[in-house]
Amino acid sequence: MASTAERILDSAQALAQVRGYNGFSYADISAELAITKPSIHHHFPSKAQLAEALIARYRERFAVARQEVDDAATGARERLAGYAGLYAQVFAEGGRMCLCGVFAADAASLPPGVRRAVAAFFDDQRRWVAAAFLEAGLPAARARGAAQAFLAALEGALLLARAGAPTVDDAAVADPGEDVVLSVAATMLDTLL
Amino acid sequence: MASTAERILDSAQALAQVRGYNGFSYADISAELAITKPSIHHHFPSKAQLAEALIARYRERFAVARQEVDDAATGARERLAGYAGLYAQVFAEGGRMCLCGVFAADAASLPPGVRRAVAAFFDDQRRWVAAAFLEAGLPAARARGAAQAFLAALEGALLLARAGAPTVDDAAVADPGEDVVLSVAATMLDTLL
DNA sequence: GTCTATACCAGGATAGAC
DNA sequence: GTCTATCCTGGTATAGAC
Repeated sequence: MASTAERILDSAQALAQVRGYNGFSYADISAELAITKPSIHHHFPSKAQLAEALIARYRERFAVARQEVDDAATGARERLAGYAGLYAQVFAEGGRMCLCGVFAADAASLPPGVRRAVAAFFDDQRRWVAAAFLEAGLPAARARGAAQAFLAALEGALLLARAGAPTVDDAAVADPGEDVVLSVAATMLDTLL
Repeated sequence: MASTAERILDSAQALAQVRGYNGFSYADISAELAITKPSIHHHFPSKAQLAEALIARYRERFAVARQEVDDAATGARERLAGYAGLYAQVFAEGGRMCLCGVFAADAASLPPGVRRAVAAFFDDQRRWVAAAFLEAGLPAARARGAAQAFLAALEGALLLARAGAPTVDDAAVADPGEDVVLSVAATMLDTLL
């Protein structure tokens, strides 16, 4: 059974990933968990602190998932394909966007600490992806460029998948969002490597 | 001299592109233009209608700029490079994100009409970019995939540029955001074509 | 077309009892 | 650690005068 703090983080993350930083509130979490707003404030005194905790956990979990990809993969290409799969999984879970991707979109309205945490997350990702391209045999300068483009394409693919996601009006149409992410990733790897 | 409605749109667009849909209000626009909130409601009765007008104008202007790129370019590669330049220009103007890109991030908190307008914008872009890749000699299926990846990379590059933008703390550091967009675009064109 | 005044609700946060 | 009650602010929107 998850602790209250963890259940709050779970709810807040799901909300943030589909509605953005300014699109969710303590009241939303309160309604989802059948807990009052002051109880949430007890665990996370301010929304900024909640968001920072959200990013810290997200970043750690992402690092763990990356490591699992590393352990399972035999070569650099497989590592990168597995990494892209993590993004596809994010979308598959309720049409979510990368937590730091949504936050980056609202950057100018973020508390400073949250913005810094977002920047740190992307630095972390850039480093990992660049190392993978380096392992794949690309020269250092090109590996950095490829990493930037690969990351941008994955974040952008999530954005496009979101934009094209079915509305209530045409819910009958199959959601192609996950395919968008995977096909963009495949295109990137086919051309970059 | 621009009409009041246009000045409202200018202000709202600038705010939306850096703060997101839920990050700006009639009060913000009111403060910027020295006009009262009810006056804004007179021109745009609801925020949803304001946002739809914003997207309609943005989409038209983007189409005009694309056409100018078309007229100036001699080949498909130049067309696509010029198109990418439009995205770099967006960021250059105050570290803005693509209007529809920010809106897509907050998709689940958008009024239905706004969400549809965002989706239509991206369909429009996808068509134009795919046509350019087709002109460049790519087979139809690959042109669609390349267009999707190219668009995703451009939107994602804006997102990453935003995330890495200097905060108040390190404003002395030169802002590399525009370079991010242009270098990602160059990487994409070098590899896709 | 712009204003003053105002209604109404929601968001973030606190005090203090249990 | 959770609750009730409450505060203040700001966001969206309307009525009605000028």
